[in-house]
Parts: sequence; C-alpha cells; structure tokens
Amino acid sequence: MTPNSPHVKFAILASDTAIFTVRDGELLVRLVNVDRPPHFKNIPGLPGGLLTPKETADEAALRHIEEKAHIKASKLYIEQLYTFSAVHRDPRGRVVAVAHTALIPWENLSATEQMDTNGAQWVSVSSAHKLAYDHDEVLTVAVNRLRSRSTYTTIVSKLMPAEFTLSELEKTYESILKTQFDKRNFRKKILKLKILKELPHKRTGVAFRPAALYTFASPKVKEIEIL
Amino acid sequence: MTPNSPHVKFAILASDTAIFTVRDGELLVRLVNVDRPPHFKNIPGLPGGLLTPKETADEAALRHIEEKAHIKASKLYIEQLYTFSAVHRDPRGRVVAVAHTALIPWENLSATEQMDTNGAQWVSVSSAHKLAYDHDEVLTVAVNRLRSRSTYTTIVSKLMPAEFTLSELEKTYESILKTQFDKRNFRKKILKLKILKELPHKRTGVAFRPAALYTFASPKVKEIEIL
DNA sequence: CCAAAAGTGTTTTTCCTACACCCATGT
DNA sequence: ACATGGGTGTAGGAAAAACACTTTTGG
Repeated sequence: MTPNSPHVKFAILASDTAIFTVRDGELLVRLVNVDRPPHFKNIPGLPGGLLTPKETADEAALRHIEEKAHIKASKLYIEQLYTFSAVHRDPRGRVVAVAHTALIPWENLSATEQMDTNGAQWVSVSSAHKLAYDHDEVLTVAVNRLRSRSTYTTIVSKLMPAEFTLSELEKTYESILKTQFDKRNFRKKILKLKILKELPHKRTGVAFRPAALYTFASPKVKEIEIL
Repeated sequence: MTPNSPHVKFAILASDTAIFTVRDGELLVRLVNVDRPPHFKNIPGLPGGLLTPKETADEAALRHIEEKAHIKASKLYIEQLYTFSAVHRDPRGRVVAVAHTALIPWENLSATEQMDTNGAQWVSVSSAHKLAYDHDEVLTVAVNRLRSRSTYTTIVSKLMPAEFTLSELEKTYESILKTQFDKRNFRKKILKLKILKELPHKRTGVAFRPAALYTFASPKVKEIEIL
C-alpha cells in the first residue's frame, strides 16, 4: 500500500474549531447552524468543513471560521486540539476531523462579529449541548484542554484585549476555571510571574477610581506554572 | 463539497509514532529503516504507515508498531501527539500524519524487543537526527511534549515497571528532564503526592542495602502538579 | 571490612492563605 | 457625600531548597 494506490485515498479530512471568547465573566463558544438532512436538520455545531488538497488543517480551520462563523480569521489565536478519527463519527462516511481551539478577546470582535448572524451565534459553554456530529465530545475536550492549559501556560493572554486591568484578568480566569480567587493573592501571584507590563496610563471614564492597565509582556503563549 | 464528491478524497492518512523507553538513565526512541527510493534510501525514521478505511489513527499506530518496530502493541501506552498536515511533508504526495507518542518500560520489553532487529533499533534521543520525512520535527514535538507532561501529569508511570525503587523513578525523571534532583527533596515531594504505593517486599539480590519497592497507585495518567 | 546505594532530619527561605480597610474617581 | 470598584499589608502555616551523614547488605 503506497500513496500512489488510489484505493488508499478513502478518507475525507475535515477541520472543526471551538472558538472561545469571554463576555461578562462567561465563557462563550461560537456555534453555527448545521443543516445536512437527513442526519442534521438545523442543529447547532462547531464551525468546520472539509480540507482542500492545497491547504493545511490550520488553514482550512481559518477558512471555515471566516465562511461559517463569520469572524475575521487573522484576529484569532488558533491551536490544534485533537484529531478525531472514529470510523463512524460522521454518518455520511469516513471523515477524519482535525479539531482546533481558537481564542479571541470579546473586545476585538467587531459589532457584527459579536452579533448572532447567518446562523452563527455566541452561546454559553454551559448551555452548548446536543451538537451535530461528535461536536459535544469535541467541545468537552476543548474546554478541558483550555482549563488545563490556563493553569500552566499563558494562553489566557489570547482572551485578553491589548489593555486590561488586573480585575478583568482575574474575572477571565474565574470564568474559565469556574473558581473564585482572592483579589490580593491573585494580584501578588500574577505580578510575581513577570508576564505583565504595567502601562503608563489608566482606564478613564469610569465612575470610580481608575484602574491601572496592563498588557502581556510577550505575545507568545509560554509554559509557566500560573495558578 | 460534500463527502460524496469523489474529488475531496485526495488525502492519504498516515500514523507515525515516537516510541520511548528509558535505559540506564537515557531516553531512547525506536527508529526503523525507511527505504523508499528515490527520496529515502535506508534512512532512519519513526515507525508508521497508512491507515486503512476501517481503523482509527490509534489502531493504525499500534498496527504499524507491531509490523515495523516489532514491539507487541498491547504492552505500550499510547497517546495522540499532533497531526502534521503540511502539504509537502511527504515528497510522494499529500499525506496527513496523525503522530502519536508511545511509552514502554525497558523492563517490559522482551529480549528481542530490546534488540536491534529487522531494521528497528533503539537510539538515544539526543543522537536521533536526519530522519526521514518530517520526523525530525515530529520527534522534537514528541520529546517536548513528554518533558512538559512529565511535570504536570503522572505520565512517567508508563515508563516504569510494575515495581521500582524511588531512585529508579528519580533517574527516569532526570533522564527525561535532563536535570538533577536532590534525593531527599525528590522523595519527600513524590511521597507527599500519594500517587505511589509502597510494596511489602524489597529489592533482593543486590550487593548493597535493599531498596523499598513502590508501584503507582493508579494505572491512569492523571493531571497533577508533580515537579 | 569494604563498596555501593538506601535512607533520613533540620534549618532557612520562600510561597500560600486568610483576612479588612482606605483610596480615587464621577455623579 | 456617596457609590463603586481599585488597591494594599500582615501574620501564620505550608512547602521548597539546601545540605551530610548513617544504615544495610553482598561480596
């Protein structure tokens, strides 16, 4: 069996993505409408689709994000998650899916991207169930991996806007990990890691004491014990 | 483009595996001979091969491990690593590879499995270079992931035999992480985690004080801060 | 009795946790 | 002046790090 034997070209490759953001202390995922009768009639699912011969799994993921989730792909951070290769995961035939996780700060979304449009919508992760294909499983793996990676990498940086307060960062961690932190201890811990830079200006236009603004010192997601 | 259009079945799926073991404080990887002229003439590479329509990526990985690395697959622990989908990663055509990491304690290998046979050989990770296909990259990703996971999961349990001493466990960590630990502090730390069970008997037949034997309390690989 | 690895305890320092009040601003 | 979230310090306990000698066995 070699790559030139036509009979080995049986599989179809797909790419599905769990796109996350955090709004008002809640972890959201972007779902799209899946309408593929007879198996799926207007069922929510993760945005995704087939690979073309000339693109990598990442490129296909980004393309389908634009086409189906209606979010500009260049604004997203994307990571490969897991490849789902169960023989009957797609009822229509053998489709192997390379799943991805994508992250975007809510503030970086345009007004239309924040909206529910063209069958795409932002849904709280806790209420995203009964998805098409094996997307319940994909989403579970994605959320678990995001939780896990939040504790030993700087991946949360990809959910924060360019400038943010320490309280906002704390709320983001709390919404991902579903825990509460002590404000003073959280600040001490994060600042000791030296992964943030304090900015010279402060948040203005609020009806209370203006908070100091921070930014991540490096755009790279680094492995470092966080919490 | 649907799964029924024949032109989307362009890709060939493969599965490659980095099989690791530790012998004498050295991390080894199993390499096989790749002989696919004109591109690869007797070049070392990771064991792997194509998927058939009826098997998952994991099943294909285990099958190729038996066929090419000549190691009984049921003895291995296997985890999916990453899917490599670069368009030209295989010079013969579009082949997407789902790479895996497999682990086995050296002591669990049979005499023939420990040997270099049929083009398969155990090679120190530090001297495994110039591999076929993109296997240099695959191996780098595999080693980095193994290192990383050693610090926050109990994955090292899959490199330890059923019974081992604390010194042997320490040496295994040291060979993976390329660091040295203080014997006393290492013991305190590991024992405090309660992931080991002390066995009632001791190592016999050695020309020095017999060491207490331990085993992992659970066969599962768990996420827990280790080092 | 020697060689070899096993096993152990203390001190110091760092880190974690729990906890409550004053501060700066806009309205 | 008040409402709102911002920002801070300390004490006590736990964990980490540094460090060297005694023990047990086979030969």
